[in-house]
Amino acid sequence: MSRRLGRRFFARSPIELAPDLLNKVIVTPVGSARLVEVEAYCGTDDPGSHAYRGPTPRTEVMFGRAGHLYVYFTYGMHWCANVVAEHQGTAGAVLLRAATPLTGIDGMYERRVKANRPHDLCSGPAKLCQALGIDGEYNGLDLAASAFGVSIRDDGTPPPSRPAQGARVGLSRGVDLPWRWAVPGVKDVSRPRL
DNA sequence: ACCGGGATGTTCT
DNA sequence: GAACATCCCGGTG
Repeated sequence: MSRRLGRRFFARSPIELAPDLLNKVIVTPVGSARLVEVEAYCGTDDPGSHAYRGPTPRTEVMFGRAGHLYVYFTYGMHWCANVVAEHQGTAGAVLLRAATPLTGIDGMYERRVKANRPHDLCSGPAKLCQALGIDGEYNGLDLAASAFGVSIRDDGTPPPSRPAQGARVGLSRGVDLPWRWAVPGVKDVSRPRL
């Protein structure tokens, strides 16, 4: 029993949205996983954001409607997925960094050939995408609509009342901003541990 | 455990 | 031509 998150849930500041996404469930046609680590990216105000220098063909969806997926390709081999926040015209997004696998786990091991343990399946933004079969085809997809079997859902598990919080990972600008959140004590988070 | 380097190609300067 | 919201492997301690 779970309910799909709607537009209103996503249409606010990434800093408010990000911690509220903890313990929500992401569902794709090949499986599902509980989100345990996220990062906020605050558009044109945030030197660490892809949208900092204004819209480009790549970042167009970050400026669009809340609840769409922003999926980008990086380091020549990896996909990473964000949920778009804010209202149309204002860029903002939450990077999905790590999750605990729930269903479709056999398939996750097949796609994540190097993984030997459950907490190696979704413990990083690119691992999560590979495990759940998310790639560039998912860019711009609307999570708040029917969306080809893709959604983020509330199954009744609340976000942690005291999430772990710290600096974001892998940036050269905006490194100081504490806009990374995680569920404390879970094994499926990315490195470095909060 | 922690650290350093290589892979690999798109995006933007 | 440089940078890149990463991952994996092999070194060392």
